[in-house]
Amino acid sequence: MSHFGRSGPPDISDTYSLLVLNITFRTTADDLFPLFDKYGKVVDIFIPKDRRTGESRGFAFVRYKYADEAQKAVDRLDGRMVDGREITVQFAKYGPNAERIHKGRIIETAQRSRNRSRSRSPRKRYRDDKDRDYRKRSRSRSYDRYERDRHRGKDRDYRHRSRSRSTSLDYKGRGRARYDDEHHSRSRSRSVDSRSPVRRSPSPRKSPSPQRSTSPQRSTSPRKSPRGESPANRSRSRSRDGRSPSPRSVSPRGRPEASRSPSPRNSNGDE
DNA sequence: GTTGAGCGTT
Repeated sequence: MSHFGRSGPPDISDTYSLLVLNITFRTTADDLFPLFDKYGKVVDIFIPKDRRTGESRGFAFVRYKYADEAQKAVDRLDGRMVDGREITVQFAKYGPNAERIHKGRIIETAQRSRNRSRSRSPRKRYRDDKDRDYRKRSRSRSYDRYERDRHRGKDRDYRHRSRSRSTSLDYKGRGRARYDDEHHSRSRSRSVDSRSPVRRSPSPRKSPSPQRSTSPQRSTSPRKSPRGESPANRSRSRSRDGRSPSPRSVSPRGRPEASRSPSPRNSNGDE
């Protein structure tokens, strides 16, 4: 068994997960296996990798078969130099299912009156207090990056779909653009500068006036009758909906989600 | 090709 995590999680019911941090981005499970296996029976080693690039995130999970061995590994490997970097080995706090882990072992429901004296030595108990602070201090950078990236991807889509979007979103972009603009055209805003150092224009482009009724061209819009006069169309529609040709009265509660766009903004010819 | 504070997959 050289390659771990090839067939997913084997069985974490009787295994103790250790979290290995501070490992190099090039360290692989194969590199950690011999190190950890030396101190105990390693059941599985898993190194989270980036979905996009597939590179390791810089930490790994080592599952031991016995807690004592895991403890020993933590004590022995914690602070060890691996690949030129000092790795940090500690018991995993959270499980794959976001479950709490106690001393590396996932807390089971059968934790009621189990032999609590089974605890060996609360040597690493001093870490718990600090752990709280750690978690509170700041989330994980990796996580943020992950989410940010995902958002960014979506952003791109949104941008492609419609240039002008919500204000908050624009705000971010505007901030930078403004900065650049200022640098680029400083003299231009000279008069403005004199009046207001740094503030939004005195004339907010807020025109919520429902003027869209001025162009009734919408009614002449050549919209195809959703009725589906042609059999083919109807068949397709039915297939899509799957059950109700008239989605209007399909939901009793009728959540007005269909018209989830109370602010159609303006269809100005921006571009 | 990069970084670095942290918790996971078929």
